[in-house]
Amino acid sequence: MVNERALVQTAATDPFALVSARLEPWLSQRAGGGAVDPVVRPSDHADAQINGALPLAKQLGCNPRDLATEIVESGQLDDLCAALEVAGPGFINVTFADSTIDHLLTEVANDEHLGLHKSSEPRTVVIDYSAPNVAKEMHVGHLRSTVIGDALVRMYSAAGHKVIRENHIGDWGRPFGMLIEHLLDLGEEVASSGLGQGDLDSFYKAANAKFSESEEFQERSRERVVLLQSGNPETHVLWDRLVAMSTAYFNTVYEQLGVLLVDDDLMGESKYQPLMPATLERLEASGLMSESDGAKVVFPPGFTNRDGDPLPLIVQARTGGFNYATSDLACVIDRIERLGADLMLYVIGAPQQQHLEMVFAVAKMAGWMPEGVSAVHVAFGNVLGDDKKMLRSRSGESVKLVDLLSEAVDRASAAVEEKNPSLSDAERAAVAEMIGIGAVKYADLSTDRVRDYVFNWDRMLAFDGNTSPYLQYAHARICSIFRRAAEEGVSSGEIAVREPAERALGLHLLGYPAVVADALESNSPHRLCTYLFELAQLFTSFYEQCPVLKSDGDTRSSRLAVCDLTARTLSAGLGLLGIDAPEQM
RNA sequence: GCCCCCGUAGCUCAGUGGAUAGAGCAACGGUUUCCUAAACCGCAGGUCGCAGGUUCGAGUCCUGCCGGGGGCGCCA
Repeated sequence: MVNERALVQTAATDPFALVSARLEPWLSQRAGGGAVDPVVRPSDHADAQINGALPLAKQLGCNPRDLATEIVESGQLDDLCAALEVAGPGFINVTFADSTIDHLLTEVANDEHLGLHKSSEPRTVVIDYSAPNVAKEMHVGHLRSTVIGDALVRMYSAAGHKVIRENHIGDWGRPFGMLIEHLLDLGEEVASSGLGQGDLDSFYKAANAKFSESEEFQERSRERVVLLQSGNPETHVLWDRLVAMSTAYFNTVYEQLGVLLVDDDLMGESKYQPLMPATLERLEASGLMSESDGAKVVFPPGFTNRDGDPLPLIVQARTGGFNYATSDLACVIDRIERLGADLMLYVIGAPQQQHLEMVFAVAKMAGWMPEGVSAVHVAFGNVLGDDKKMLRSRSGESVKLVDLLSEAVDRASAAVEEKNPSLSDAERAAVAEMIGIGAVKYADLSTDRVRDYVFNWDRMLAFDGNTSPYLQYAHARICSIFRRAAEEGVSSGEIAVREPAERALGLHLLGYPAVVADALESNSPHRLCTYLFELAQLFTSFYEQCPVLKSDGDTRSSRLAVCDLTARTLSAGLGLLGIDAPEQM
């Protein structure tokens, strides 16, 4: 429980943490010293349940129900709780006093961060995500890395950490010989205008086709790679142009998608080229490097190939060229030694797992990744079509991200037009943008990232179920209440939750910081999604059962305050996911 | 052949070693002169892939199998 490396400060307003903190010293003393986790958990039978008596009784060799009774009778929780009762084999069911909930809610409502406080021990977190390839179209395959990475950036920042975004674009390597030659063949002007329109796919494919057809082109391409790598100025100008056209295009996609990536975050493979010889020298000096089939390799223990032989990480090919293992190692060094990273997240597809494990293992063996610095592969699964196979367009090609996003906005616009015709064209366009893009992002973020998920327009854009439109709608309804409240000149006041529905909503609101902590510990934005969905459900249930503006006096002002806090939590939570919450829809 | 990931309701998915495994969708039955019904309430739906093991307690941890996906030397 005590963890000085915790990513999120334990909230003083979290009733679960409060119970835990009260019980810990008492239990520890009862156990004769040593840390004891009270194991406070959500419960179906009460506001919370304490399970800690069972393992401790086992340890002390006493009866768990007796120990649970002892805990209850210790009086540690008396001022917080309305009821404490021992149940089953030794659980303690906790019912918080209404006054406890009121008090904590008031504190959270007065806090602009809703109880989510900046870490007192901020870490330097490098997050590697998106990583499209220069001269190639961004397709649905880049969606997950970009969206998940963006959410993590926002969450780590909110928790008070120093976040460094790194967009490791594919801007170097063998294909650039053919791309530059193709650019020259087309003439710079033509190519420039073609790429400017975002028609990157056909450019790349044309170059590729020429490469496989013409030996003369292959030869030129190979020579061009050599020129590029040797720093030939004329070649570099052309390369620069290709990269600039692509990154300008990426920026338009990022803007449409509403992610934080900007040019300053670009850190493509080319940036690590100058660092590779030194990386190799350091590996050499470490004594880890050996030679295998003419290539320079390192054998991290525990990895085997098809034949059961040790599997090498190849850091220099037989031909003398470096590859992505070398570049990834240089990258680790750069992030730790130049940027001062103590946590590195790689938001990269699951198939890269073994490669990354090997890179991390070698970096550790070489002493580049000391104690206290960690690298985490934030892996994710595929986006599937309704046929459960990789999502493809009708023609069987990968789906362009821009096409996907504009279809999302179109569909959202049609839905808004049908359901709220009173919005002006401009309002509708803005709202459709938030709903459409939000729906795509939420669909991606709301399931465990490591699994594949099925991409389905109707489901993600539905206004009910676990979707962003449902959450956005809950938020918009609250905003509507406040527009009306302003007209009527009423405002929120002191919080006092009484009805079961508002009490349940209030208790859930207090869990916001803890759920962000939970999501961060496992780099799992879907945990935040689940929380927000439950919040929206609890709100709509409250909204049905507890009249707000139609009540009066203290009840009305209290309910308005609960509404306000709910709206702020929904908006902030969606914000951490990179999703906007419109005030009307 | 070896390694990794996944397998939970008809469908899409949650589930921190804790009580009777939960939502949503679809289906069925209700609710609106009332703050956005784009909603809510109710009802039903399960051999948690299978078999062992550890544990006071296993969907969760361990082992083996079955099914699906992915990876396994010089592309990135």
